[in-house]
Amino acid sequence: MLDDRKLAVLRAIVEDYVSTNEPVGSKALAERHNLKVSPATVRNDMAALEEEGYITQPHTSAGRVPTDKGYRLFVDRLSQVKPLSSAERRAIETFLAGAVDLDDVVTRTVRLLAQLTRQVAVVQYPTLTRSTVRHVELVPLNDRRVMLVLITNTGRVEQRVVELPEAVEDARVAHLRAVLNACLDGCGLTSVPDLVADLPERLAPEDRPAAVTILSVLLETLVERHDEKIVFAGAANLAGADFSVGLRDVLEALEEQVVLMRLLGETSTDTPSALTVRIGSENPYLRGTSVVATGYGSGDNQLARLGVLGPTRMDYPVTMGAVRAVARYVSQILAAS
Amino acid sequence: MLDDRKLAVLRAIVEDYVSTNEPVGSKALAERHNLKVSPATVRNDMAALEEEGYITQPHTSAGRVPTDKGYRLFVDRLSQVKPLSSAERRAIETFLAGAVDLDDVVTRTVRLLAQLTRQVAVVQYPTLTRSTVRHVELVPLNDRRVMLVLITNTGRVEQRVVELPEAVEDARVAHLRAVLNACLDGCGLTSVPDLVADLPERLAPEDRPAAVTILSVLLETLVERHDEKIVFAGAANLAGADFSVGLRDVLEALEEQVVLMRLLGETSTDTPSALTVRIGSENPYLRGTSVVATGYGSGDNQLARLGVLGPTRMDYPVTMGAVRAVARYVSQILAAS
DNA sequence: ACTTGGCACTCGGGAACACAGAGTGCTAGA
DNA sequence: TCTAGCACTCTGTGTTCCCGAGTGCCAAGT
Repeated sequence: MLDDRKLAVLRAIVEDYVSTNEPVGSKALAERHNLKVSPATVRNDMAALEEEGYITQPHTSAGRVPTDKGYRLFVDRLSQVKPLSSAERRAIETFLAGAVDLDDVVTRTVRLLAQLTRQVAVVQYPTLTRSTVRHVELVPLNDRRVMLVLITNTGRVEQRVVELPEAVEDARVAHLRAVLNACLDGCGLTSVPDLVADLPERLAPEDRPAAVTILSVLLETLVERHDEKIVFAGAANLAGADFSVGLRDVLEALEEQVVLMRLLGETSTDTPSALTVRIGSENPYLRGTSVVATGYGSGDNQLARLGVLGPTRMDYPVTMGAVRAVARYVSQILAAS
Repeated sequence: MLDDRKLAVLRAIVEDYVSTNEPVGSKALAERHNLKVSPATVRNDMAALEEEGYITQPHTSAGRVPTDKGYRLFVDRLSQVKPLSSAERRAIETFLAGAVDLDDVVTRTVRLLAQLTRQVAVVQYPTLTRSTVRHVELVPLNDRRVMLVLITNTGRVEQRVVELPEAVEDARVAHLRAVLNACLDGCGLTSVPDLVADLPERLAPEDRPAAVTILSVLLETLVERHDEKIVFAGAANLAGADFSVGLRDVLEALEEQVVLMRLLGETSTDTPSALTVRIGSENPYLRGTSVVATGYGSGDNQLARLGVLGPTRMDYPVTMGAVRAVARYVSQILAAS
């Protein structure tokens, strides 16, 4: 049904439309890409492609524009991820290398990705799931209040103020801290609930109320912050682009963690570093936009996702190349720290 | 030069223009606000106001629109800050009360303010300047690397990974930690540099290289993070509004910490809780936008600034009321924690 | 001295219209 | 199966025209 030439025509249409933002006609197509056939022949092929739903025409007498299905075929079979220039690679490396802590790594990454792709970049903070407890700190603020600080081996720090049910002396707080650390140090975060389950019973009765309160906050922290936090950058790049959905909707989605989470999607468990591309209406949460995302993290320790969001009419090969490259570099940085 | 009626006309023009977004003519004006004078009289007043530069007309035959100078007069002399409804107050209180830590307070505040004003809200993190050291923690990551965690009485936590010049045993790290805490606990952050200046000399020679490295990172953290971090929310509210400056420029400014910092402006030292209003061209960094901001923080402890950014054509009384109310509530929350 | 009604003037924006140009589909011929 | 030619259909643009809102000014009224 679709011979090689028809595919070549589709590819040419996508490329031209992406670069010019104007419906592409048979004549211009036959000229610019040396297809060695006449415009009339191209027209026939276009008619066939339209019949199959890969392209469409905005009005009766205009050129053709790819449909979501057309972009899909283009991404799957007609294009290959474009690697970055060596200058870009170096820029990435030096830019990311200057990061001082996890926050900084994430901030730099999201900005870098936005600048590189000229789209909106979205980065999820590395999940706690696979990380392990490095240290638990309890700092007395006053006799009814302590600050709980949880430090993980990925460099992440979570803090919470805990209101105690009764006054507790500093010495007993220190004792609790020692017990907690003895119990949890080096353990995976996912196993924390099991490990602390019977902890109160092993304590002196007078320590139990405080311990229970603190532990419940600790568990809450683990659950609530669990792969919740997502940041974005490059909203300014939305100014030029036109989405079929309103600009307002896109901006609203960007500020909703939950929506962003869904946009980035799930990491496929078997091939975590594979690029996910969702095109236009394939994307159930924000039609009219495309998302290119991938998992990142060190080694077999898949931690989180990052990607970019842009209009359906985007340069997929370049965007995919940038996303893949950034994901690799940031994984590398994380592994080293 | 400007009698009471002319001022009333100016006020009416501002109010009408803000609510309708259309140049307001003499006839509609005389009708809607019962000025008890004829349109012709109003026209004369308008001519005078235009002469003085308070209003202008987009085209020869259109109504009048306030100039920046007109808005300025309106804000300074013709309007009064509109208090929030009691329902809004309750909403603020309950929304802010649920915050679990400083991060959460700031995030909730900025979202609340955006929603309340339907503008872009901007909140600066409370400065470290006036806070005191609650605890310093050193966590060995491996023998050449420790994590430095600084906890302040405002609930803020700063962390940094420190690369040591030589391998250091855990016991010596613990010793350093004890020394640091003994030296710094409860001290104001601004006095930290003085307090640690001669610290290395008081240590055993073999501890000095590590101590120097750690201290330099500590000082760096204090300087760099010093009132740097600013967050915003409500970018979606930009979608409808029209600025004389491009939407792109506004979005770019929002992602530039430095620009945001300047937009929020300085807190006047004598009356820190005063509302700052910068209108249109008064604002040197982003013409065509207005900023309503104020300082916030507990008691005499002025900590940081918050505010909103919107088009020059905004409802100043309402916006100012919301900014003032939110600043008060968040100050209250911070004082209590 | 201010206010008011009347009046001529200006200009923006919408409707109606024509037109050129790009692009298409179809058909007949190579 | 490809190509050339041709008639057709649109959109976008430029032009013209006209309506109406709004103004400024002047002369009369209070």
